[in-house]
Amino acid sequence: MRITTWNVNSIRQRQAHLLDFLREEAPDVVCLQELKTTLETLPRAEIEDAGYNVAAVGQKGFNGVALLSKHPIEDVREGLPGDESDSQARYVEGVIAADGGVVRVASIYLPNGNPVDSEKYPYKLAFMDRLVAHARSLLRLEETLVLAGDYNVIPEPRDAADPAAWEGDALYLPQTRAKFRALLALGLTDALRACDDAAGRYTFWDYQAGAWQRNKGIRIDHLLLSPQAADRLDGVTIHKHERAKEKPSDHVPVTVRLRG
DNA sequence: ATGACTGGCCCTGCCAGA
Repeated sequence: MRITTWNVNSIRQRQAHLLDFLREEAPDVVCLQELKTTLETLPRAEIEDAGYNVAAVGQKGFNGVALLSKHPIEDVREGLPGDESDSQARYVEGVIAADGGVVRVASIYLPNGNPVDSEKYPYKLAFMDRLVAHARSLLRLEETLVLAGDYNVIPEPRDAADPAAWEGDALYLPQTRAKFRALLALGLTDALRACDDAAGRYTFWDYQAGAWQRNKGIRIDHLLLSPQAADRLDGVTIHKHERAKEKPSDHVPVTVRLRG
């Protein structure tokens, strides 16, 4: 089975690219981030016509996450536990019974956190703490689990074309990277790194400063696997060509393939 | 060398993103 994560940077602006992707790649599950809309204006009928069920959390203008699945989505959780006052649409999780067995999948839009001297950085760190706690409880279920999304974390120097340029940035601060390592220390596997040690495996190129043309990218979109999912890991694809299209998202889709 | 974009919204400059 194949599971894709993609920050689309407005699902309405990216509707044609998304539908093309669903038709051409036809993954079992797609985790979307940055819908930038409420559910009223989500192109739900078009997605359903492409053969996908939808579970989504919307927000006017910002954030927004979705799970698209060829198979029914059950046990949907909207929002990350641990802070009832957090109304930002950044987390949706569901259980999907596919041909190859049952898998629990989350679509995560982790806060950016810049500027770091504002309230936004503590919010990012608190969100990461809540994600660690929730992942810990999910891992106790011993399920095939995929925590996919835009983590807004550059894990290591090899994950940036110009690491020095990111020093002091919320995506790359030592505290940010340490909390990402805390996720891995729970027993989660970074799917791309389990398959490929190379530098230069980017998933995001800024719209500004010719970042795409100069390949000044970063790797911030990740698929973290439970041990039961990692046992079935069969490969990861970064759909880099999406960034070369007209009116692209600044992020490209990343797909993990699990055996069975 | 420097600066460079895109999207949504209070519809028009401003906030947010990374």
